[in-house]
Amino acid sequence: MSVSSPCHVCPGAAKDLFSCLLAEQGSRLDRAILPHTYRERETLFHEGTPALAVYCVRSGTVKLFRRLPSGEEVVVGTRHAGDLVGLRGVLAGIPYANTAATLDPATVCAIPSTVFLGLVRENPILGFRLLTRLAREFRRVEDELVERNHSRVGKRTARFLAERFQPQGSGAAGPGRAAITMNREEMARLIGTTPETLSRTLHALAADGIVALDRKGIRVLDLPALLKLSE
Amino acid sequence: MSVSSPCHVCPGAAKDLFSCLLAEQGSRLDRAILPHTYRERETLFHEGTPALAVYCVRSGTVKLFRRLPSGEEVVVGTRHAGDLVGLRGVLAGIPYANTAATLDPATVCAIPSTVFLGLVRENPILGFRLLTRLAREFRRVEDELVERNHSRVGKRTARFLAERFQPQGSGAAGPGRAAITMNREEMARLIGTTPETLSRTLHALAADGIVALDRKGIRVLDLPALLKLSE
DNA sequence: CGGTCCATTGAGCACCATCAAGACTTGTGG
DNA sequence: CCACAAGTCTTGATGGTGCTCAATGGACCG
Repeated sequence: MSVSSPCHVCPGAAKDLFSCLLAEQGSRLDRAILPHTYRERETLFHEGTPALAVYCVRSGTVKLFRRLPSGEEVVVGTRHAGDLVGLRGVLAGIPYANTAATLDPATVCAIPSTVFLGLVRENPILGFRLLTRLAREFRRVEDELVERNHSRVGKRTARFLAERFQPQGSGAAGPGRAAITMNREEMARLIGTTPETLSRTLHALAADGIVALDRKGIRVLDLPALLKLSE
Repeated sequence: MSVSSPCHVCPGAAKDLFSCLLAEQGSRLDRAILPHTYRERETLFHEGTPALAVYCVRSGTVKLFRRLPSGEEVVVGTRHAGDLVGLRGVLAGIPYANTAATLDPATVCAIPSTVFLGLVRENPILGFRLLTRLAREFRRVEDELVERNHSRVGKRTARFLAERFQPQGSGAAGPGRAAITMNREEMARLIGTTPETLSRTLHALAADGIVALDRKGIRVLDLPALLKLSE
């Protein structure tokens, strides 16, 4: 009846999530998972396939997207350390709606759906925490829906950049911040536009002295201006 | 320890949802709720206000939307008999993200968040069912996100019309189906466009003999064609 | 018969995707 | 170390979609 700490090496939110498991449950979880480190651009699962596991991100970034009949890739969101991926499909008992792929090298634990669902059924606190998580994530996607429909590309781009320069410790957050190194196409898809339009948008920002584009990536020079554009 | 059937007059999914409550829990729920019938275009709650209740739709249609700083109204979805409204805010303990308003006369029960959360914490089965529900709804909103971004207005309009003519019993579903009576502006917002563009789109459909526009509303003449446009 | 509300229709335009060409970068092999 | 090739980024030109603004046309109502 004591409370164990499974997934104890997992950083961030996942630790909070599973801290409610009983010792036996925790060790069952630990026995069932196998952390795996993916390289950049590897696929965790494909849309339309049965939801056999919930993936718990330990480090790195996972991109969720769909492939349209036209072949176009639509990015729905990204997940980071402490986030769960594939939760919805497993809970609802339906195939994954999205394809999940790493954006950078990432370490991820796969939790088999049978084990996961068993724990959820047994442990009401876990269930409640998942409800809260799902609710928050839901909210984020809904925000994204409104955003994509009613913000111009310039605004979304500014927001995208600002998001990546804000979270760092405020002390060192000088203008010389290290930068986005992904290529234009990837970045464009995350924002929901095309490489060409993104290029123009970035160069417009550069012309205003808000960002600097050197060949190693993008540096933000004027964060306040960027935030202003994000409003 | 016997299983009661609270909210027993409630049609559809809500009945399934609460059928897992114990007798005491069911009567606690019954004592806490007060069904109320709203007129058309009444507001249940406003975005940004604390989430004090979950609303259970007994009949009618509830529209969820946000008001942008520009004053523009963005519709995020609609909810019908058996659906819950405001669930996310209550579960996550955050203010409502949307405003909820009736589209037509609707009967809705307000479940105080304290009572609702108490039941969820006590009853794991209820919690699990909510997880499933939330997961499914989440999925729908994500579909909508992709849809809004990558379908033309014509397609979305066709889908909107088709949805309202399909669900009826297949037997009587002849071409003479009764019609949409809401005004253009409301309809345009539900589809995510403007009244002008919607008017043009509808008249294009009428020119192709797919719908008929008389002043009492819209009738679908060629459902197969409409479904084809929805793909 | 005016007045009001809504639907319709027209004209113009903003935004952004697309297509296409050129510049630059990087990698490879001689 | 250079030359060439492939990939990426940039820049230009063009067009489509749908929003905005504005005017017109009915329908309904007093």
